[in-house]
Amino acid sequence: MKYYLMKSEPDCYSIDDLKKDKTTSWSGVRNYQARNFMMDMRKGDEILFYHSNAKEIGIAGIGNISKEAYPDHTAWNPKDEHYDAKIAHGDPRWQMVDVRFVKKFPHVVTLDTLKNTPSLKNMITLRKGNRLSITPVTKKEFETIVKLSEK
DNA sequence: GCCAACGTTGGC
DNA sequence: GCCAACGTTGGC
Repeated sequence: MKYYLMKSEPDCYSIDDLKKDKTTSWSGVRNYQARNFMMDMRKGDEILFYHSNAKEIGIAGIGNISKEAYPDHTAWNPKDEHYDAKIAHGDPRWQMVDVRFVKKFPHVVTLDTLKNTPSLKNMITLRKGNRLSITPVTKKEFETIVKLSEK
């Protein structure tokens, strides 16, 4: 079992949307590093759902991987916001996974809290200038954040 | 809305 | 292969 953090702008897609939908396909990732992490994901791996560019920035809940990486067809659709004109139709360069809702935290574990928790200081997403939308987290980091959400 | 930090692109 | 220019991300 592995653990990841996935960022989403709640104006675009929030933990409440995931709760309502039950599962969603994580399409639109156009960054090679983030894609590679998705390709490492296995069914059942757990993810921290992070709200970026939000009124309340931080981790809003938990999901898990319900379907492993498969081609992101939105890259081939000229009408899609994440259309990639540089690849051929059918090119499986960009991939997505399906994420299932697990729980919404009773309160957001804010970025401020994350920064002020010494055992989380190595989290990739907290490093200066990091913009990766998908990053691995350790089991310990995952469990620490779950505990913070219960406080 | 600003801007620092980063990834990508393309000319050479 | 270098690197300047550009576009994007995301916190503030």
